Amino acid sequence: MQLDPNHLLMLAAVVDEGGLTSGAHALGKSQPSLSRTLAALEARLGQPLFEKGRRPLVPTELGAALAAQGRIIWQASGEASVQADLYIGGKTGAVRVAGTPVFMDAVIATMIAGFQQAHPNVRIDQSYGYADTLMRDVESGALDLAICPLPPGDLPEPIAFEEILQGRNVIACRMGHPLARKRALRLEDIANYPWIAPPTNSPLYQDLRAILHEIEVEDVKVSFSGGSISAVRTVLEGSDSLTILPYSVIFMMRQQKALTALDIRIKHAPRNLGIISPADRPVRPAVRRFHRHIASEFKALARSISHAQQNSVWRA
Amino acid sequence: MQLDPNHLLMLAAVVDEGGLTSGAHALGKSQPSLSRTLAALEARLGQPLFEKGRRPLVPTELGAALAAQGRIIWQASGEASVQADLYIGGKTGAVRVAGTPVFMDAVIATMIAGFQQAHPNVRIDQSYGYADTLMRDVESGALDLAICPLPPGDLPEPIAFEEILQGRNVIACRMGHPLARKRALRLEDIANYPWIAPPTNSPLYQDLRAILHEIEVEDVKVSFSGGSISAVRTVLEGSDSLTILPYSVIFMMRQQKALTALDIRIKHAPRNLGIISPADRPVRPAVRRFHRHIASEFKALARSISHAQQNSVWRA
DNA sequence: GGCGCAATATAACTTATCGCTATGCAATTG
DNA sequence: CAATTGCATAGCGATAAGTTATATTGCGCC
Repeated sequence: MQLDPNHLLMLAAVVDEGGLTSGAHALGKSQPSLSRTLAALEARLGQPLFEKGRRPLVPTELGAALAAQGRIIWQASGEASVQADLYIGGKTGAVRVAGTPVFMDAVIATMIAGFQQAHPNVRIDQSYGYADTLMRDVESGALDLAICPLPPGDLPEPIAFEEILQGRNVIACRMGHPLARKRALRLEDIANYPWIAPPTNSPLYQDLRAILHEIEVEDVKVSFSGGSISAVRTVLEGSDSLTILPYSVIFMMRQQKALTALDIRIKHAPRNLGIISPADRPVRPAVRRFHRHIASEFKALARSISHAQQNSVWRA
Repeated sequence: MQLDPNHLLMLAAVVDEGGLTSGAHALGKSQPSLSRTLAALEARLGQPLFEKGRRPLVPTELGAALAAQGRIIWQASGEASVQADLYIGGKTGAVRVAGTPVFMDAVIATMIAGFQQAHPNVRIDQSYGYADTLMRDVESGALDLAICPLPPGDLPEPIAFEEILQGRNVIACRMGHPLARKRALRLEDIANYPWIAPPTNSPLYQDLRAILHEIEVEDVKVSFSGGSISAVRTVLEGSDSLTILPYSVIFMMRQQKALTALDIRIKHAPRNLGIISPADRPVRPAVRRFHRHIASEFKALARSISHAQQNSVWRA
């Protein structure tokens, strides 16, 4: 005997609410609707679901047994509603995000932490990559979002790029570094210190090569390479090494007063940090919510940076 | 967001079967039906349930989450079907049956055992009573069936009485009882032995009084009273006591060769054992099935008794 | 790259069922 | 016994779910 889940659900509502009228109210339907549906169900079964001629409606054995299943259906249906609402509201689901290692670790991770605080049921699947692979993965749908620096006006078809922070790389060193005190630094000064090389496929590495090319130094002392931002930072702090880092990374670490940037503007290809997202694909709510979170956090960061710069100008 | 359990069930079928076509087949519907319903569901949710443009249909996060609930609904629905079929087939449910103590314990209990063997999921709620309360309870719906002896033609309105065995009471004693060997017994002979009195409200007690009245013995030695059939049997076996019992009870115990009946026909009000059931009320399948079982067992018993009697005549 | 197969989406239509309001009737309560 | 409450029934309109026929699309194979 094939039974409609909806009928079982109605039965459960009537049994649990103790009457057709209240059951109908609980389901947001009219009483005659339930009455007829249950009557039809009884006819199909050939057996009464309720004891006949009793006013506080009491289910028969069969009625009780089927109501038990209806209750399960009711619950599952409600759970599905909750799940759907959470998902649509971006309160649940997964976000696959990737970015350049240094940014992800030094900047985005903090923002992810804040997001997780507010939305613990959204799963963040993070990975690392550089512009080309990131764009490919976003395009193929393997990634929802990517965060990386891109030169302006370099946008393949189905990709959206939301610029979020001016890209400015600086030369980083420890707080008490000899060069940190000097004013009027010249590029030649920096050739005397050991360098920490960024990953060879990173934009930072290209910028480093550009600097060295500018000061016509071909072979520089590379004291360390291949480390993550965490390792780089540790080495920087414990030595007089120099390296090239996005200014925002230095800025994010300003609380710890461990690293600083040399007061020298280095030239590099214009590249702005931004969020890569698919332009055509419909985005999942959790992704949209995460996207907005990152964007707003970056806006705050940008404000914070420009504020700090004004202060430093003011001081000087 | 309110979701139709049926839609969730369809989703689950499609996800689990791995496609619309096979899912439709599993549900006994057509493929376009599923396609349109799921499309409508996606429209309602504003989110895709399946990854777009992939042929081995793969659910999205949301699709998978909702399918999980749909799976629960599917299961519950199937379970309800099974329950309904079992109930309608009389394979499950409860039967409330009562009868006179002696019959219930000595005759019906054996039949119940056989029924339980075949239908372990039918619950038998047994109780004891005499004709008047039994009929009242059957009439009120507190009992489904009652088994007791009734005088012919004594049927209140909404009661059906199916005669099942000729009522014949006999004087019972242990197998080696002095009177058991004697031929041509006279009623006077029995006055010398102690008697076990049946419950005072039982028909047996009335029959005992009738016998004593016939042989004009007013005060008989009552050695034991108030016991169940089990106790009565034990006392009978261990003494020369006599008592009055339905012949069928003696017959049921014939295998144990412990009790026998005196070869003397005693007069008593004509009473036939039968099954009392409500005539107007629709009976539950399990009750109908139990009723049939008891009726057929009694038919077999009646055949067995008449066969045994023929044999004993033949021997004599 | 193009062709063919298989599976899904769409269209057009029919029907059943579900929802409503209005009202009759039965059971419980004072 | 009357009044109230709650269930059953009737009639009707709309939605949605089912059907078949057909267009489209994704995928594997040559």
